[in-house]
Amino acid sequence: MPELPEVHTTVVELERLIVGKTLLNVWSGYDSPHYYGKEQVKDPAYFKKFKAQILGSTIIGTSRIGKNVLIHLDIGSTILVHMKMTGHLLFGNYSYNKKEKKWNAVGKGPLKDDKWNGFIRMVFSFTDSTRLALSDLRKFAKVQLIKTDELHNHPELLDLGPDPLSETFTLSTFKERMRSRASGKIKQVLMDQNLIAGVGNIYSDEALWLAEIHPTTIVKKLNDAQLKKLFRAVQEILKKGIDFKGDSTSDYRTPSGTPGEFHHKHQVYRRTGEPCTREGCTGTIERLVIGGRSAHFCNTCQK
DNA sequence: ACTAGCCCCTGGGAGC
DNA sequence: TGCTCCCAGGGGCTAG
Repeated sequence: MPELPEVHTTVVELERLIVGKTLLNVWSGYDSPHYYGKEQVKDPAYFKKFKAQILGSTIIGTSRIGKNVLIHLDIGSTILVHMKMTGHLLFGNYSYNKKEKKWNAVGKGPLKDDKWNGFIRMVFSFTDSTRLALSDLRKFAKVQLIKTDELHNHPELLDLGPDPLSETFTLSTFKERMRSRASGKIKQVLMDQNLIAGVGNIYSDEALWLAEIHPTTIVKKLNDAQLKKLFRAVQEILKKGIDFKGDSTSDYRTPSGTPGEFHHKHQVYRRTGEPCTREGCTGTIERLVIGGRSAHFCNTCQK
């Protein structure tokens, strides 16, 4: 599932692939009758306006805020894509098969006959015949158009916490943010996007293992040394995620269609029942549900 | 102001 | 083989 490293990898690749391209058309296959909030392309009336506004515009850059992908246009507007659980952006030469009502990639490469082509929900077509597709099996993704100069006041982005990999993100900021939810369980607090933006289920499990902290530990019981260790663990694990181009446990692919490799590096996530890999530790990885989400941890070295 | 729990969605896997 | 049930989960929303 796309967390900070997956979104980062996507944005870095998109910058190289789509900047300078002009939008010729946009297609939406979202047909969900239910969605939260009207202001997104799943609403047919919104999509109609969205399409009218962006056609003919040129992409001038891409960036990221938390887990949100931002595609900036030369008309002073930005396309915001939150990929949620199963969304991922793919770039290639796609063509629509009217008979099968499905998109597929033309030519050789990892996108040809890709399993995820069957779940393409949106396609942005450029004037040079290349396309950017949004594959989204569970249809949780959210796409909106926002005035670029109003980005930081946009409700989706306004309350987001600082980016854990930004230069201005310091240990004191981290401690302050964590302790603002002193009575919360650290696992949940770490994943609260309004405190820090970008950490999700996989990377929080891995960071807590690295810092040797049990996921249900109440924040106020963590001392300065533990929070310092966790701060470093969060940054280290996110950087490692980026180095391996993300985690493809679930549906995530890079825009060129290749999977990330971080899921081969898991110490705890989805390793329930397996032995802990920490040197000298004889513990076993256990799974626990915390706030409706699964947490994986070593029953011995994480305290 | 908080938080627990439901909901959106669909494929994959387990159990019968 | 085929049916049913459960699970994965980000985050918005509501009820308490």
